[in-house]
Amino acid sequence: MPNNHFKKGELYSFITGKASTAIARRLQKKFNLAGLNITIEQWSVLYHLWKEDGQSQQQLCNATFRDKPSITRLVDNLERLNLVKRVPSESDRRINLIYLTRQAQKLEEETMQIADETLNEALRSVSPDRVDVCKEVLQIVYDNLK
Amino acid sequence: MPNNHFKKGELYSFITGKASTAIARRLQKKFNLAGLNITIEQWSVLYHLWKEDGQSQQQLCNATFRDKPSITRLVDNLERLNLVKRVPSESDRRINLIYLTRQAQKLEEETMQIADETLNEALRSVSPDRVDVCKEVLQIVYDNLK
DNA sequence: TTTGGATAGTTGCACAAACAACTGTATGCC
DNA sequence: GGCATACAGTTGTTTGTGCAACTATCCAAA
Repeated sequence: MPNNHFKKGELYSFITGKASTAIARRLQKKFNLAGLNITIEQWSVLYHLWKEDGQSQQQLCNATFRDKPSITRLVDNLERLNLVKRVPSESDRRINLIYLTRQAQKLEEETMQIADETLNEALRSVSPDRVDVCKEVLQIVYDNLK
Repeated sequence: MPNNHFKKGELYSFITGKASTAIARRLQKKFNLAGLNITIEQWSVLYHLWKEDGQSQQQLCNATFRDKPSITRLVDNLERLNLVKRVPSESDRRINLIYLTRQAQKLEEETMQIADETLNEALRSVSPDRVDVCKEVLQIVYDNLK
């Protein structure tokens, strides 16, 4: 097992996630400019519902790496914006299934395109294989700690 | 200039910063276990003051990549915890210089060791050169967007 | 069949972040 | 000197996060 002892000075950026903060800010700005009245966090919930509609809040917790109260409130706000709807599960009355509204379905294409564009700006002048290494390392970090 | 068009499915982790979230949570947990009553965000301010004491709030904004209101409130909370002290600048009365208290100076060694330990756990089984690539890519992303 | 433990979701609290609007101070230009 | 402008910091509002405590429901074992 290699020695990964961290040199001082490299600590900070990794822990604070400056890069992902910068990406999220840029994306939020682009949403605002496009007149899209949603937050990045709300978008991240929609993102998983676009992949699979009708997930339970608990499933959304796992998918988005958030705790239950966070999802409760994000779903509250998304429901207030008429983007999702809580539907009680027939088979298990503890569970809410979260469904996209027509209005939210219409947001998918535009927001995904903006997200794509944002990542292209972020990764400008980085070679694809270096992006791959970065992605793999971050995945391992996540797996090591989750 | 290479085409960095992002494949779908890679989007999510980059934007949400799951890895840095995981690191921050683990670090916070370790602080709590050690009986250290500070947040990661507060620690990140102290981190820069340990490097250079007596910075203005604006300098801390730049160093920590936060806006002015965020720093105002972090300094508020750090001052309430008796970890820093606002000292009006003699030469420019708009400026507060932020100084560490004796108590905060004592936290440096212990918290840096915990942070080191956390990063070693995070990067377990990642070779140093892959860590370097990852770090460089994240730096470029930050520079591209900041 | 009851009961105890697990699971799904909600609520309260403290802390943090982003934005806009504001106060007070400095500075450069006429 | 006086004024416009820029800069440092604060405050209010909305949103999100993490933890702990709570309710309701499910399920399995005695």
